[in-house]
Amino acid sequence: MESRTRTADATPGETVTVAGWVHEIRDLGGIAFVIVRDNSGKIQVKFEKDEMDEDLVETGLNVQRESVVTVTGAVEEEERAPTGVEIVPEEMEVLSAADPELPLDPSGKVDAELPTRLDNRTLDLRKDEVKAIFEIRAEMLRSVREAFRNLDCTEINTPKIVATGTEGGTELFPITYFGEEAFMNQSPQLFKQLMVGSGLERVFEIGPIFRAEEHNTPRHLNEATSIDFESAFIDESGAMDACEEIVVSAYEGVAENAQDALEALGMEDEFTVPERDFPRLTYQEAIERINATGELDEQLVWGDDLPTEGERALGDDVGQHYFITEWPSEIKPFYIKDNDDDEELSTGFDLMHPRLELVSGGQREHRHDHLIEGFEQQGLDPEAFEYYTKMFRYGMPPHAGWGLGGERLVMTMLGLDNIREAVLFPRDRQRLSP
RNA sequence: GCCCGGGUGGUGUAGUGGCCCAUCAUACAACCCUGUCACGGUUGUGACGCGGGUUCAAAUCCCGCCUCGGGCGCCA
Repeated sequence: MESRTRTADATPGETVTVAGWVHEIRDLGGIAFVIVRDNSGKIQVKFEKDEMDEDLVETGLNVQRESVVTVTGAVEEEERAPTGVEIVPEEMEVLSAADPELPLDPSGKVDAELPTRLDNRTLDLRKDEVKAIFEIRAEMLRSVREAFRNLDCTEINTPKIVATGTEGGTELFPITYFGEEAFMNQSPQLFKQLMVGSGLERVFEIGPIFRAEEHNTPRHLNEATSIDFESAFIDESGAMDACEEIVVSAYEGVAENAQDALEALGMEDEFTVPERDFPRLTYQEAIERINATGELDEQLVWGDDLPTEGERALGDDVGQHYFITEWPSEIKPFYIKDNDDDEELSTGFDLMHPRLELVSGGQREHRHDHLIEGFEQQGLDPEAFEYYTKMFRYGMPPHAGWGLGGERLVMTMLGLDNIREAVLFPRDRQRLSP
């Protein structure tokens, strides 16, 4: 098995051993074909019943689909074979027989619904178009890491078991930590801020976040992957520049290095890298444009959060990625700094894909006294966050950053209808296993 | 959290009170077929989420439960 040849590498003239899954069996009578699939592709194995060893034919044609087998034989050029080559077997071994009743059909002749697919994710991922999503996700992560390094960021890892939430209370998963109350981390927000006050100055983290919201939508997860950025000595405008750079790099990486996966999804032609210089609309402009579309029954007024329907109307209107800036301070969290000239306005921004919010960020409040005030205004007890606020007394530089939803990036990039498609084993309101 | 809509063989479906011993595809089993590439053909196997109710008669109507999906809110 160590010396197995990947099916894609089988060259006519060689004798090879391939290993993989039985994708399909086609018995035409005197001749039969077994298609073996591995990660690299598929190859046809030919069985000519009258001319071959009986035991070999018996093994080859009685195997169940999706069983794991090895086949040893000569590779021959054959234009009638699907890939132009086929194997004439000398030996075949069944390493792991599959049950004949499969919970879904990996060859894709019959569709399965998403819950069925997620319950049987291992089999689901044997389909090229499903596997391709995760190849693209991996390439997205790789190119994002590389882009962060090019921006002089240091990759960090912060705790996922924490004593307090980012914004206080209710939407956290409580756990018991040696008899003490603790929570699963909702965001690395406070920790990454502490790091810009450290000697690292500019950091990024790619890691899980946990939210106990009982939402049931195609765009929310209870465990998601957050791509976070935070840097000292930049303002919200600099943070938006970095955000644009990372998002564009993610697309560029996929376009350059994941062509096969895009083809498996039938997207090789339509996949395009977003144009740089994403428009930056102020919140005020955003609500005016939404109101002007006439899509909403009620006009939005200053201070309203943008309803989903409004986001979509604006997304259709703008037609590309765009930022919304200068949100009202009152609907942004305490760690977002207010605008110096108008404290009704915040430095918070969101990056929107036409159909979905991708990023939330802003310049942070780095002044200790303002920070404590902010806690109090939001009804939070600064004492509970002392580990955080304390460090603002020992030299905290002005800083800004953002968090990007990793699954949402994959989802919007590939036009997936459901965010669960972008996670191997999604955690949602109804699903804790597998 | 609020509001909708579903659950029929292994998978995906048709079927709004008897006419349909539940349709079709795929899978599985058996047989036929020497070049398939969604191979083809014949025959067969296999299901109405659970519990209760209405009715001469329930997959179909009503109630409860379980379970799944969607919309909104909130967010990434």
